[in-house]
Amino acid sequence: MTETLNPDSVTETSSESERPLRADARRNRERILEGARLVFAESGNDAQMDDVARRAGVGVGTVYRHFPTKEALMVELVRQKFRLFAVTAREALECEGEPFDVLAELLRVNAEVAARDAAIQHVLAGAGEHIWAQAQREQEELNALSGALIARAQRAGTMRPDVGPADISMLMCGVCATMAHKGPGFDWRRHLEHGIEMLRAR
Amino acid sequence: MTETLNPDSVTETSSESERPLRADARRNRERILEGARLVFAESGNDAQMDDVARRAGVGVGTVYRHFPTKEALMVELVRQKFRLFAVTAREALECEGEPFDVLAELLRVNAEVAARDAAIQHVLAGAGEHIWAQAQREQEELNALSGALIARAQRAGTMRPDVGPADISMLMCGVCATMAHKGPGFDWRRHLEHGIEMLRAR
Amino acid sequence: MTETLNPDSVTETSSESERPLRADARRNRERILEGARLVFAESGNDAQMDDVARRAGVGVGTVYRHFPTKEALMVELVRQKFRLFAVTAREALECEGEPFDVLAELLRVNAEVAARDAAIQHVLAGAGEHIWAQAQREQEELNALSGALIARAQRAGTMRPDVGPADISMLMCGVCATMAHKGPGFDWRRHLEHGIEMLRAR
Amino acid sequence: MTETLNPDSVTETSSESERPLRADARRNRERILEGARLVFAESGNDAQMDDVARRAGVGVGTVYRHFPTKEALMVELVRQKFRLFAVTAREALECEGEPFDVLAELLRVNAEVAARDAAIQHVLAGAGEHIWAQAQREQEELNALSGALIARAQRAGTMRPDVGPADISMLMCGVCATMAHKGPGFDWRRHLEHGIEMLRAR
DNA sequence: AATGAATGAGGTTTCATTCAT
DNA sequence: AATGAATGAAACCTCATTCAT
Repeated sequence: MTETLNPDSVTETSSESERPLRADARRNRERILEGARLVFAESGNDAQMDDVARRAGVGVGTVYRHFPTKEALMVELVRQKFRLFAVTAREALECEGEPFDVLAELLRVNAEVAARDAAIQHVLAGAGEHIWAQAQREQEELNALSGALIARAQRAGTMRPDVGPADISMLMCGVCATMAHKGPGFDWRRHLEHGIEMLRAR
Repeated sequence: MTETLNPDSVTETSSESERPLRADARRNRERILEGARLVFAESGNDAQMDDVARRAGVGVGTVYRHFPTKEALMVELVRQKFRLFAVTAREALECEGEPFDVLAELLRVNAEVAARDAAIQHVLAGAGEHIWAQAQREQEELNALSGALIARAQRAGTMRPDVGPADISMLMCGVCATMAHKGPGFDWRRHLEHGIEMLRAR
Repeated sequence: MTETLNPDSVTETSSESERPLRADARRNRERILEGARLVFAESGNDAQMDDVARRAGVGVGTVYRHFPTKEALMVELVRQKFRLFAVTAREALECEGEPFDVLAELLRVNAEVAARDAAIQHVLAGAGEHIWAQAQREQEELNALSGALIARAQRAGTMRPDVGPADISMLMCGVCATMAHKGPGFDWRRHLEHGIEMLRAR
Repeated sequence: MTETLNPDSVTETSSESERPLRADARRNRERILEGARLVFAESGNDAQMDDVARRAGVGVGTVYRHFPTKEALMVELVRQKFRLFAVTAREALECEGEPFDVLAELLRVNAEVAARDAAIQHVLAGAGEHIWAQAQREQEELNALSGALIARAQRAGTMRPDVGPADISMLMCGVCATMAHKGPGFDWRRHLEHGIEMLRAR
């Protein structure tokens, strides 16, 4: 299943687009987001707007033309990530494998994505509640998909009947938190597997 | 058991201090740590040294006399928290209840402590690796106690035989991460209970 | 000869600059250096970056955009002064007068320049070795010119054969030191003349 | 002659003593001055009052009891140095050697003293005019002695007839300025010898 | 529309001096 | 009289944001 999921293909800019940006403006927006992705993934919240601009190959002014605020830029980044998770989830919904295994694999894939992005880790791991709160719509959508996957697995009897989408979210938050630590014995993949087992019906 | 554990009584300031501080200096040190606790608990890493000073009712200079750096202050805060966890763990080791239950209760108590302190949440949830790394000794001590509690429960056959101290640490990190989120359905206590169940032998 | 030397005309900003600054940026750079010149000339090393900014009519940030550090700014100031000295020296090399007299006049002119700048006095007079060390290239260039002038005068038989560029530098350092003092009888021009006589062949 | 001069023996505290200090207070004053001597000699004006106190083995408060200000302390240090120079000069006046040589040797000895003391270098080299100005009386005394030595040498015909005490002071200032520099070819002893030659009658 | 120079509030830290013990 | 802890006014520097070109 993994190979059917292409985590980096989803940009899906401005679903609520006010007006169709000019071609070059649209291209710039993409470059900014791409630069921001790289910079924030490296440095998390400490990333600087100037670095984003440099990485995007534009001036800071241009960044601010597209995103009024550093926070707004981060929010968009997080939203995109959630949308990406949603895409993966949607693909999972269409998988015909054993429902629980499909869900488990989905979590693994999405965790790998998060593991490469310090920004999402920070947000999921609790810093930046502010940001998190502004991606509500995307979270809800993801939760809906999550709920569908859960329900299916529960119907199949392979998933504990008392878990819900929030449990998945909390699990992923927890896994993201362990990603940042280099301590001895720390291994977020192991942590994730334990979490997955916890979801399984006994 | 819970009531035997008094999580807020352990300050244990500078056990390795060079010489006994003057009475008033010691009192100030406590006030600074108390102020820092409050301010950092509120604002996490964004807390400002001036605020710490104001909250403690002293001048900034005094804060810097006691802690050479903002980071040093946070480190001390985190160390204290770990020491506090250790104290609770030591008490747990002396409890005669069912070993697994004792450990589970310990986790609950310590989580409650963390729930009241944004600073420790931030550090445990992954921001501030730097800080985390400087509390190594305290972590090791805590891990040792953790290991003893685990071993006892495993001998009793009520705990999964393949878990180790790092699993506990990761669990707590994860729980701390969920504490920061107010999202619907988010409930770190529930998350913790799931984690605890995961540790139990089946 | 004196009148052919125009000591204040040489700014020669950043000959090794990467790319040509925008017109306004270049103007600001000049204003900052001008402000710095004034402020440092007044207060020496105690001058404050905020004052430099105010004097230049720009924000501190702008000062820091052009010079990453207070020290870097001072270094540039000193370098410019050395470059200015070098320009004067180069002009002197082209003078056809009696070689020793030409050199002597050069020293007088350069000393007059230094007399109007407390910053260069401080550096030459020994404070700010750090700064001094970072203007090595400029010093070497100046020394080379110095050496040429000395050699010419020595060939003419009007200069002591055992003096070298370092003796000139030391003399100028000494003269700068006397500039700062207002004591009775203190007269750096007299001091300089004595130094010049010392260089003359008998 | 050199060996008859013991540069470090002169403390001569508070010639204008208001009241006779208690024995222990007097001892403390000495210790403070001794500490200050060391610390300022090492770090010049950057030395910190806390360091002075630590070096003296007393609390900062005690330092401030004896000297109301950091500047006052430096002034006293400079005064002492001038008094020391004066003592050496007085001894020189009693030397029966060739008057010019005696004076020359005096300058060498005093320069060696200055070479070991960054504080006096700073003051003589032009930083700290403020300090310098407050040691007027001591300077005048030194100048008087200087004048006597000069007059004697001039009568002997071995010293230029047009030099005065200020020329000596300026020379010493200049030599102090060169002491701070480590540049290639810089050698304050050579500079001093040139200065001495300049004073000699031809 | 894009650029990047300019801005300046704000953050951490230092250190001469004061004052309670 | 001595101590050294406390003070807090600066100082330097950063970086999100604005604005002239």
